[in-house]
Amino acid sequence: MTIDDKTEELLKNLRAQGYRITPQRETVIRIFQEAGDKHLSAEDVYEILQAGGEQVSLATTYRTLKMLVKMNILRELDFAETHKHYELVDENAPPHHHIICLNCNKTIEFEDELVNELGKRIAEKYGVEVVDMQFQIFANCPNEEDDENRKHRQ
Amino acid sequence: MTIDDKTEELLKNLRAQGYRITPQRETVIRIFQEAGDKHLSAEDVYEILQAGGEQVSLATTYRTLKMLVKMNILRELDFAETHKHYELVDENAPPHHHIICLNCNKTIEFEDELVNELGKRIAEKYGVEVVDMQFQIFANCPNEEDDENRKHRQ
DNA sequence: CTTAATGCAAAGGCTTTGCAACCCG
DNA sequence: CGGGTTGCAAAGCCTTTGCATTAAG
Repeated sequence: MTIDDKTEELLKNLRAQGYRITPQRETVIRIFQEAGDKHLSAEDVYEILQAGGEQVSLATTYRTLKMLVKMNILRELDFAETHKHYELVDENAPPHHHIICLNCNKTIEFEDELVNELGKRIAEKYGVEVVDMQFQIFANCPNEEDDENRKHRQ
Repeated sequence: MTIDDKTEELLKNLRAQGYRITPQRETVIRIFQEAGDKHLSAEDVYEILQAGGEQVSLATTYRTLKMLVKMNILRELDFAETHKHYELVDENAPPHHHIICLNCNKTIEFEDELVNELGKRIAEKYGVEVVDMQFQIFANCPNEEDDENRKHRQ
């Protein structure tokens, strides 16, 4: 399916749930489509909007992100930083997980069927219904130490 | 080892690293010792302090928490809420993980050797050195739905 | 038309910080 | 004593919200 098809589909979905389709919403969704598997913060999205000369306010950016999360189009990620990140939900894809480097703040995304399997089994054991799962490995990668970003250890 | 012994040990550690031991710091550390395996937010700690008639300002509470995290005495937890939680680090204990209920906001803590093993293996595969890991399962528990707290779905 | 959505600026929640007073070692 | 530590209040950062205006359906 092309990006355009996907965007079309998501927009239809919005309409079906009683939301209005505005150019602002179209633009934000498109940004995530084009971002591939990158995670963007609200500020990231806003900067991309501005760089592209789009007319979307910060407030609307936040409101749109929140709505898209509620609709299960975006998923909210939490990396122990001061702000959240967002990425497109892919219903067909299994949950994926992250290695977060405490030196350089880069994240490595990975999938692992065993982790997912284990998560399901654990949830079952505790009698809860899984909505999402995230395995976060905080680590130091072998990259050069980046003084600028040593915020986790100072 | 008793709680008093542990506190004593941690305080010695502080001193050894050039930090001063103040009544405020003693009190905060003690609160975590007595909290067992509960995770407290900065606000939680501050409330406990006030309830106990202790003289510790909010600013000092935050500063102390930050220092204790830097010293690896506390560990910072992130549950996709608006604020962080803290708990005592236990060097000898394996990392533990959390099920977070999206209905009632309760967390279930669990340990799982397989998860830890898997995490180590994954880190190895990516050539990074593990500092910490957290497996978070977001789920709905079978408790009654609590309207007051349905903040993740409104 | 009707009502949701937007933009703006102000407010909010949580956390950090500047500075003078304080007190640990 | 000297410099780390505290308390207070102000500032900061990210996010949300009230309200008048605009625009989707």
